[in-house]
This record gives sequence, C-alpha cells and structure tokens, in this order.
Amino acid sequence: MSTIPTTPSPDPDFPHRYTAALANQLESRWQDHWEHAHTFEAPNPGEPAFDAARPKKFILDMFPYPSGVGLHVGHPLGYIATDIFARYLRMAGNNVLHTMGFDAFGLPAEQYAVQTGQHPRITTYNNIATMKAQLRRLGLAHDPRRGVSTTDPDFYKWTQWIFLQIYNSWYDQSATDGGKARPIADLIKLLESGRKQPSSGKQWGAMTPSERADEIDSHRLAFSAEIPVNWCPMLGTVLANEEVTADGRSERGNYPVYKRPLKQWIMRITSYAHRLLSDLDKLDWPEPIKLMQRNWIGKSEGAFVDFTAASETIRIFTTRPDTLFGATYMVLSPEHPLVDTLAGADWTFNSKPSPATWRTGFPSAPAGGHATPREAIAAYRAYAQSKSDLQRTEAKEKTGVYIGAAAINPASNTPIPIFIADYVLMGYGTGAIMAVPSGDTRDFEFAKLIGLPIKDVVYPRHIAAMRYFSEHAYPSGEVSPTWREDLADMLGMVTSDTSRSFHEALTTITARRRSPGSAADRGTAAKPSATDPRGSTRAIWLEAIDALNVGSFHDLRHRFQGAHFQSDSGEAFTGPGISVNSSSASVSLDGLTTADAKVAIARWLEKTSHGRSAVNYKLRDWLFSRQRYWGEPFPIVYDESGRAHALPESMLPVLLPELENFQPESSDDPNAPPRPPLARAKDWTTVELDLGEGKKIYTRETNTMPNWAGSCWYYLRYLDPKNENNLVDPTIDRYWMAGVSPSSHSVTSPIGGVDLYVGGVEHAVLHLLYARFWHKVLFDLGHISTPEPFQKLFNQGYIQAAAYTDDRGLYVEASEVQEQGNAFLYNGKPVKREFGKMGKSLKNAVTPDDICREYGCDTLRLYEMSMGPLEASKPWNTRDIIGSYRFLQRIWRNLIDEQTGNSRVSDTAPDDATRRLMHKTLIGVRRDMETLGFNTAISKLIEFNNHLSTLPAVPADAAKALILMLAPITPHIAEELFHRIINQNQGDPRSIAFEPMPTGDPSLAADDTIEIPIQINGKLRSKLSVPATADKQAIEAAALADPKVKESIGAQTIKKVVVIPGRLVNLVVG
RNA sequence: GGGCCCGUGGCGGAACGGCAGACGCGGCGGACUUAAAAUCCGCUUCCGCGCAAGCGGAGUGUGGGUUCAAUUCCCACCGGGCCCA
Repeated sequence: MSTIPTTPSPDPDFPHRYTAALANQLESRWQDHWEHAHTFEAPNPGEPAFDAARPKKFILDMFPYPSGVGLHVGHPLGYIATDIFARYLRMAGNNVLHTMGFDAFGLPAEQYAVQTGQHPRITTYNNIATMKAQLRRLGLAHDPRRGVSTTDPDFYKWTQWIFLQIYNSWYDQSATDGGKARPIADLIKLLESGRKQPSSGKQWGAMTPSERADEIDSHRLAFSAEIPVNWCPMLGTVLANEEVTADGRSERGNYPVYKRPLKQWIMRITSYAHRLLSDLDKLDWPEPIKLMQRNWIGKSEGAFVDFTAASETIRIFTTRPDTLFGATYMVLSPEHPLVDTLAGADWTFNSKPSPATWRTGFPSAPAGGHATPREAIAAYRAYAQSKSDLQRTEAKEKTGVYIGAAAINPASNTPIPIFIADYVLMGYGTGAIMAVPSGDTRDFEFAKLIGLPIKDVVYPRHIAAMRYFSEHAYPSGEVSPTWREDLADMLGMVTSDTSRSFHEALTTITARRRSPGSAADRGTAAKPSATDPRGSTRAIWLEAIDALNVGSFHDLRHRFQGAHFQSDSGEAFTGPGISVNSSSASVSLDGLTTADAKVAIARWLEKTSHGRSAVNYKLRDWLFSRQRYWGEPFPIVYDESGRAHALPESMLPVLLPELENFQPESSDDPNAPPRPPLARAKDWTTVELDLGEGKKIYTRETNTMPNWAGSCWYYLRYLDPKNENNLVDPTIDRYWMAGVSPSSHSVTSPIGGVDLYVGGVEHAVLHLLYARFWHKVLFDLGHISTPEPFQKLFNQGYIQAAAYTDDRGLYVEASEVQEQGNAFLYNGKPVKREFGKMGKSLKNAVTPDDICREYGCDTLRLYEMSMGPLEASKPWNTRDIIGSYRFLQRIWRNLIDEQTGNSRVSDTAPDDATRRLMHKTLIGVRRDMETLGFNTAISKLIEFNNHLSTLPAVPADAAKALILMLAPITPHIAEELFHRIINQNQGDPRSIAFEPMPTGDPSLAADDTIEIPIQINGKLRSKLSVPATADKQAIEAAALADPKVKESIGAQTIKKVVVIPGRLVNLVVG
C-alpha cells in the first residue's frame, strides 16, 4: 500500500465520512490486498516463513454444507467469532491455523441432481463458489490454501484410506490402558502362533482358508453384517432412526419403512465405548455436551445371566441382577435368533395348558390366538416390523406373545415362560431380558396385561418395615385394635432414623403400648394434634397406610406372605431397597441392601457359572452404509464367493462413476432387494484386478459411506492438505495438534487437539463421537500424535428472528411485515408474531450480503458480536444495527477529518484520565477476548472511544491502542486507520494482523481515589471518596464520620462493621 | 417420567457473593438548522413526595433458606428451551 486510494463520499460536505459506500470500498480493497499478499497463509513447520518460536493455536469451525440457498446472518455467527479470536491470538504472538472447508457430500445435491439431471459435482462446485464469495466478503482471515472439500477425490482418497486402516485393524482388549486398535496382521500372527485362540473354538491349524477368513473378519473394526435396518423400499434406501417418523414412515415422502435385515458395513465403535467415556473427563467441553455424550454411550454396570431353555442358553444383561429371584418370565426380541429354535409345538407351559391370554397379547392376534406358537410368532413379527424402534419402546400398550417354551430361572430353579415382545430390541444389550415385573415398570405393565406372576423381591425401607411388622408385631396372634397406629409409629421411626433396626423399633413400640401412661399412648388415644411433630408424622403414615387399601392386619400379612404386595398396590418398585423372597439352597439375598445383594448374586453367578458381572453400554455399533450416489465409494470388492476384499492403498482413490440417473431404485414391494444407484454403473462395478491371487473378476461394493465420514477427519487434512504420501505429515501433525515444536524431541502426548472448536449444539453427540472414534483409531495405529481431536469445544447459540403467520397459519415474508403499535400487518392484514431459528422455512432469513451492502461487513461483524454472549440464542433485530454503525462512524470521526481525510490524531501525550482508561480498556478487552466475551469487549471499546470524543484531539498512543484492539473485531476499518494514522507514509504493506497486541499496565490503570459505597444493614446509604490505597481503619473512620451515615444511624448502636478495602463498607446497626 | 440449561427495564443485554440495569436500540427533552436528515448534549426500572437539586420506598419469575451482604450460593415451585426415555 504505497498510496491509499480514496473514493469520494456521496455527501459533498463530508467527502471522507465513514459511510456504507466508503466501508464497502475499503473492505473489498483490503480483502484483495490480504489475498494477494498471502497475509493469512499460516506456514507449516519446514516452510520458509515458519517461526518456531511462536506457540501454535489451531482454531476450527464446524465446516458447512454448501447449500444452494446461500447464507443468512445466522450462519456466520460462529465464523466471525473464531475469526476474531484467531486474529486476536495472532496479534498476541501465536502461530494461528484457521481455515474453512466444505462438507459437500450429501442428500440435497443428490436430490437436486435427481430432479434436474445435473451432476451433483457441478451443483456442489457452484454452491461452494457462491459460499466462498459470501464468506470472503465477511473478511474472514482464513488460510485459503487449506480449505478442503470432502468431495474432492484428493480428499476422499484419504477418507477411503482411513476406512482401510479401520478395516485392517482389530481391537486388542488386552493391550494396556483398556485396549487399543492394532493391525489385523498382528492378530493373524497371534492366531498362527497359537497365542490367541479363534473365537469359534476350533484350532487355527484345523480351519479351512474360508473359516480362517471368517475368523479374521469377525474381529475387524469395520465389518459387514446382516442387521435389521429401517428399509424404505419407495426411497430405495435405508434410513437412520432419526429419519423415521413416530408412526413408522419416512420423514421425507411419508413412505412405509420396514425393519428388515440387510447386509451393511458397520463400524465397531462399541469397542471404544469405555475410552470415549473416560477421556471426556480430560476435555475442556461444556458440561451439558459431555453429559449428552455420557448418556449416549450409556454405561451401565450389571451382570450377564445365562438362562437355559431346552438345550439352548439364553444370555441376558441386567443392571439389577439382585432381582433375579423375581424373574417370572423372559422376553426375547422378535428378531432374536433363538426364537425359531425354541418355539414350541403347542401352547403348553410346564406340561400344562397355558392361559389363553398368553396367546392373544397383540392387536392382530385372532380371538383365542393362533393355532400354534409358530404361527403366532410369524404374525407377531409381521406386526412388530411395521413399527419403528421409537414406537416400539415408547408404546403405551405393551404387546407380545408366548412362544411355547420355558427357561429355567437359575436362582429359583423354576421354569418360567418365554415371550417375544417388541419392547425388547435386538440391537439393545443381548436382545433378551429377564422380566422382573415387581422391579421394572415395563415388565410390570406387560405382566399385568398378559396375566403373568409378579413376585416381590425388593422393598423400599418403609415397605420392608411393614413386612417385618406384619410378621413380628403380634407373635401371639392377637392383633391390637390400634395396629394401624402402631405401624404408623414404627414407620415414622425407621424412616426418620435409617440406622435404627426394625427389631429395635418394634420393641420400642410394643413397650409403649404396655405402659399406658406414656406420651405416645396419649397420642394413640387422642387425635394427634397438628402441631405435635410426632402426631403429624403419624398422621402422614396413617394416610399412607390407608392409601394401600388393606382391610385388616391379616390382609396386610397375606399380601406379604404371598409376595404380591406390589402387584396389589399396582406399581413396580424400581429403586434400590432391601431384598426379600430371594433365597435358595445355595444363595440368599434376603435382608441385604441392593448394593450388597448385587455383590452377593454376582459372586454366586460366577461361582456357579450362571453368569458374571459386566459393564454394558447403550452405544451401538455404527451403521456405515448408505444406498446413495453422492458419497464416498468403499475401497472394497467382492470375489465370486461373495467375500469382501480390501483394495490396496495403491488403488485409491476409488472414484465415483459417471451416471445419468442418480435415483436409488424404488419399489412398493417391501421384499425387493436394495438397488443402490452405483449398481447401475455396470462397467464400474465389475472389475478385473490382481489382489495377490492373480487376475480375477471382482464386483465393487455399491453402497457409499454416510455423510459423517468426511467430517470425521477433515480437520486433520487442513494441516497438510496437499500431502500425497501421508494423511498428514507426522511433524506437521505433532506441531499443530500436540503443540510439539519440530526441533523438540518430546515424546509426551498431550490429550491434545484443536485449541478451539466452535459449532452448533446439534452436533453434540453423533459428529463429535464419530470423529473422536476415528481419531482414536488413527492414534492407536500411530498415524497421529494425540488421543483426542478437540481439546476445547464451544457451542455458539442460534440467531433467532421474528416470523409471522397469517390467519391460515402460513408464514409470510418477515421483511414485508409492518409494525403498528402492538400489531403487525402484512399487506394490511394482521399477522401473528413468533420467534424461531432464522431460515428459509420461517421466511425470516436476512442475508449478510444485504447488511454488508447497507452498512459494510465490519458493522455486521460488530453487530453480531454485540448482540449478546456467543453461547446464547438471541433474536436478530435489524433496527439495532445502526448502533454498531454509529460506533464505527464515531471512531472514524475521532481519528479522521471528514472533510480532508487526513489524520486528526495529535502527537501529544495522553492526559492521566485518558491513559488510565486506556490501560483499563486494554486489560479488560484482552481478558474478554480470551474468554470469547466479545460483547463486553465491544462495550469497553465504546466507552473508551466515547471518552476520546470528549478530547479536543485524540493522542496518538490512545488512537493506536484503540485501533489495535479494534483490529480483530472490525479488521478492515482498523487496517485502514492503521495505515492512515499509525503506519502512514512508510510504504510498508505489513498488515495490522501481525502488530503486537498491547498489554495494559495495571499500575497505570489504577485510580488514585475511588468512590466506595457505605451500606447500613445492607442498604446503600452514602458514598465515600477515599484514596485507592486507604486501609481498613481509615475507611472505617471516614465512613463513621460521614454526616449521612450519622443521620441514618441516629440513636442505634453499631453492632458490626464490615470493611472491604477498595470495595465497600457495611454497618450493621440496631 | 428422568436429566440439563435459562427467566433482569419498552427491547437486546451488563454485573470476581459487595453501588442492579454497563453498552446499544427505542423513547423524551434540548443544541445546531429556514426546515429535515445527520451530528452533539441531557434524561429514560417502577411507585410516591418535591418547582428543583433531590428524598423515600419497591424491585432481577414465585416462595423459602444460608450470609453483615444474594441477580449471583442452596431448596421447593411456576414458566420456557434442549437432551434422554
């Protein structure tokens, strides 16, 4: 910038006023300059400009899908925030990596292609170009060399490469620290050497090549398997659970969706469940996000229990093994593989006819039930398949049917019937449960519906006390007429003092009854008074006893003797308590607390080989196949026997074939085979290759990868986007991810990762979990240096906007609604206002292009950051933007002569007040920048500038500080002012982006005298001006001498004096 | 049903447990203008008293609690949002 071109302002009086026209002109000029000067290209270790002395900071945004409709002002909120933060860090002396790529595979481009026949590559390319132009206009200081697109073959070659790494590895549970991924070659060596036994139980040496391949495949971290999926034949694809509506239809198109087993690629993310969970503790993430991930992973501790049924073993997982004695039936998922094996020939149970209700527990069952269990099973499966998982687990009405078979409860050694019911899902746990109706709400409901036994096994303390009372209160058999009161008193006693034993409490009660003069007995005779605590406790318990509807003491005893207290009271007890009715010849849990009972039963299960304690996770393996065109092809081919083979790295990338028609084949036949679009590319699917066994014909995998694949690792490619030999060069990865300088020999791996990752909360679970999983696999295999990808995560809020509906409830164009008083009019007709996330569907989108044109992008950036805390959702209000615009205009006017365009800054030193405020502002703004508190940083800058505008001329030091602090937030105006005022006539194109951010000096920021409030009894009564250094005694003396204070205290005595030097005085009087 | 988060002027929002309402929008009044815009200055939580400077009271969803002191910490409830069932 040797000369500074200027454009005349439209206002002839003030040709150099900061107007939108001037802002736009200088903004595009600086954007061009930054691009041509390569200002924001961050050098890697090894590149000439790299400065190893500066610490690294890797700032990341969740990269966008390049949609065709373009951006609205809500989209760039996070991008502006990261840009400000990154610019600040750069000025604060860091090497900063910040760029932006595109998550460009996905459905919208494909659907557009289906409609128009235009190749998704073209629409995607165009959309990316549009979006890049929009983002460029915001002045984002991205490194343009690093902005990858997931659809670029140079990029997805490495997505495929990562798939191969995952495919060619297995999870070694025995490795240190909870196991890790290792190359599959290691597994083969272990199997060959006999150090690891095949899971099939056979000897490796005795296995056929095919059996060996099966054994190996069964350990891979990426494997293919038949699993039940949401199959939508009309759309010709499987759908994620989220894409299926509550009534079992596709969200898009409203077509029927069927549960159907299909062969799919699956990622064994469950192997990493424990590490994904435990490493969360080391991350600087918002607690709610960590909690959501913890819930999603869903760790539960419990036990596996094996039930025998005929000659089969049914394994179940339960979190409440202590309730085993209460398992009165079993439920298998309708899809459970043992259902067909176990299904009985007739409806008998335990050689006796079973109740009719066992056969008719679902809507499509004929009256009296099907003739045989097999027919009922087939009918029930058809019924269950029509429902989504969500429907199945949420259903108010439980359904299910007896399969004509029994299992043995290993604890009680009694036969129990086996049912299939859709509230048990195959993909959950083992797909089978032991049903304990007295201890589980769903089991209870099902048992009540079908008519199955309900046996109490755990009571809360007060019910256990009731049971004890019913057994021991009247040993002679003679029941006291006041048994209700006695019981109420005992319950009050044992619940208010949990250390008190039932025996002791009962003894006390009994003793009271025998000595009629006691206070308690008077209470028995008279009505308990409301004010007597014991009386009111008794009243509460009497009420509780009445609520049980027990007619007599004998009735109560009967309920407990029959172990059907819960059945009678109409509710399962699911909490921890005390075990009852849980004894056999070999084990007894009776009287144990739930925690102790769990330990005892686990020991028994292991001793008798009926099961073992175990940890179970809710997390399921990751379905990785999509029947789509616009996604990454798998680097997988199949031989003539249908066995999958991985392609070697040298054959990557597997390019998407050209197609005319991108639509999956749809059908109204639920049993039609899936025909993904790629299957139509005949000359692509069939390929002759030499994979080590000579040239053979292979068939390519025709599914593609899901949208998550590219977003799982794109941030790694930012580091080294052009590397043809590696995903990322190890030195480069170590620098940007682990912060290890290239010259360092440090071998420690910090938990690591991106220094700040900003994005919406909607990716709290899936994207962040999948990315962490891939990252950990790559870490285990030694390809990268850190175990976690994202050290610090920040969720920005949404920008909401007013949306308006007309009398039909349809949204009308928000920009055309007029406000009149409290009413809102559209075309003269009243409309209703609501607030919602900005977007096309609510017709309330405001585009950044419009705002930039009207005010300049610096104003837009400033306004978006002024709106409120970054993490909060807040409403957009176009009317408020003017405030941000005026602020920039005031700064400009303070520093630039609006007539001549020359600097108005004076060379004089700042006065004391100005210097103090400058240092205060520097300290405050720096602190706010570190915590992303841009809204408060901006208000501090406004206050500083407002002060400067009261001066006859702005001192140069103050002007420089203001411009530098402004630079991260509104970089264009700051760059312009920097070159016009600070860096003038130096012919130096050095950008303000690399000027050091000044640091405030606390000693220069300190006030000489301060005003402190004086409170009397916590209420403000006066104020005191004291030297900032005044000590406690001086302040106290000054406060007591204050006339207003004297007046307020009057004749009252001072009881206490609280003096916090520098803060306040509080006098307690009375 | 369980868990998490959030409730502050007309609006967006500020406030290490220590002067509630910074900063901005809007509004009101004034200056400058023939006038308007722009700009600058002042006022703007509510209620009451006062011509006024000012004075008094209430006040951060509701009700309790801890504390010399609570928007801030704890408990319960009400309302809104999110996640999981």
